[in-house]
Amino acid sequence: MQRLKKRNDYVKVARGVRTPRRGFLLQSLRRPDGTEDGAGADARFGFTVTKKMGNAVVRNRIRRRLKEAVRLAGAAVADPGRDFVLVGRRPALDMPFADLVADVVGAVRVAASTKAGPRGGKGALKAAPSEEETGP
RNA sequence: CCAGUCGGUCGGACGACCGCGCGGACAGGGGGCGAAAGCCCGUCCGGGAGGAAAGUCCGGGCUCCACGAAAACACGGUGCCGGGUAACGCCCGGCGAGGGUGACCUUAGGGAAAGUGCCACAGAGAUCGAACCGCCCCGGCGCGCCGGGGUAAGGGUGAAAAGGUGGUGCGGGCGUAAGCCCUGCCUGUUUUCGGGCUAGUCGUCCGGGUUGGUUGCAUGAGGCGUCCGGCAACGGCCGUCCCAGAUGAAUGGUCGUCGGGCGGGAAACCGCUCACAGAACCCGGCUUACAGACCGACUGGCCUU
Repeated sequence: MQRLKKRNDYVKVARGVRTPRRGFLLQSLRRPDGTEDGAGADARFGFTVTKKMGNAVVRNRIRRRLKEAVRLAGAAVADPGRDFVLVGRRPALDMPFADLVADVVGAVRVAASTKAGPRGGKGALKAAPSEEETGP
C-alpha cells in the first residue's frame, strides 16, 4: 500500500468523489494519466483524523484501524489509477472490525464506479456487480 | 479486627495468525538494476512509548545564530539557617509559626526609628489613639431614666478584635512588605521558528522567489546490583547492562485463554466492563490527570491471651 505524503495530494483528493460511511468519509480522485505521480501503478491511500475525534491515543487507534482495514481488503479491490483519502470518524474507534472492512471494500468500489473521469475509459467504469477480481 | 499517616513498587498476563518502521548478518549459494562500487527486494536475528511520554512552569546541555571588554542602570525572578546537586524557584535536615488525641501535615518566614499606602459590607471600634449593650462609681430628679467618669470578664459584628510595659514623670517606639518600596543574589538569544548543505524549476543587470531532499540523532550529570560514608537528600569504590529513533510521522490489527471490577444467581455459570493517556533534540525537577493491585514502617481505638 502506497501512502500519500504530500499536503498537496490531500488537497487535490479533497475535491474528488465523496463516499460517506459509518466509520469514515472516503474521498477519491483519479490521477491524471501520464504525470510523474502515475509512475507507481498502485492505488495510493492517505488518512486524516482531526483533533475533534479525541486525544492522541484515540486518533492513533482510529487511524491504525482504518489503515489495517485498507491493508487487508481495500487495497486489493481499489482502482490502481486513483488516490484515496479516508477521513476518520468516531465510530471507527469501536465498531466491529468486520463491519469496518466491509464498509471500506464497498466504499472503494462505489467510488471507482461512480463519476468516472471524462476520459477514464478503464474497465472499472461499471464494475459494481462483478466481484471476481479480489485475488490476493 | 477497624480507622488512619508516611514512604516505595507496579500499572493487565500468555498465546496464535497477519503487518509496520529501525539496526545487524547473508562468505561459494535466491530475485531485480548496474560497467563497477553498490542499491532495492528477500531470508534470519535483535530490540521498538510513559509514569506521567502531558502542561510547557523552572534549571542545564548539544546544535545553530549573534557577540570587543568592563561597569552602572532598567526590567524580570528569587529571599530564615545549614547541607545536597552541573544547576535550580528542586531535594534533605533544622529553627520559627499554624493545625491534628497521635503517627504526622502545612509554611507565602530578608528589611517597618527611609518614604508612601492599608478598600467594601457588617460592626461602637480595622492602624487609629476607639466604650454600642453589659458591669462599677458620682450627680440630678417627676424612681425609672438622664448626664459625667471608669472598666476589655462577657454579649453582639466580621475573613480578621489588639488595647500591653512593676509604679510615677518626660521623651520615643511597636501591626502589615501572600501593598508599593528598600536591599542581597541571579540574568546573551534561539530550539520547530528557522539555519546550513544539496537538487529541480521560475525570473533578473544584481539581490531573489518557489518545490523537494538531507542535516542535528541517540553512551548519557545513564540504568541495575553488592559494599562503604552520611540522620537524610546524596556521594564514593567495584561489577554489570546498552535500553525507541519516526519525519503525513513506525512502535500495530484481529482473535482466543486467564486475570481485575460491577450486576444477576444457592451454585455451576451468564452479561457488561478494563484508569489517565502516545516519544519528536536530550537530561534534572515541579505541576496536573489516573481504574486498580502490592510491599514496608508507624499512629489511634476495640477485643482476646
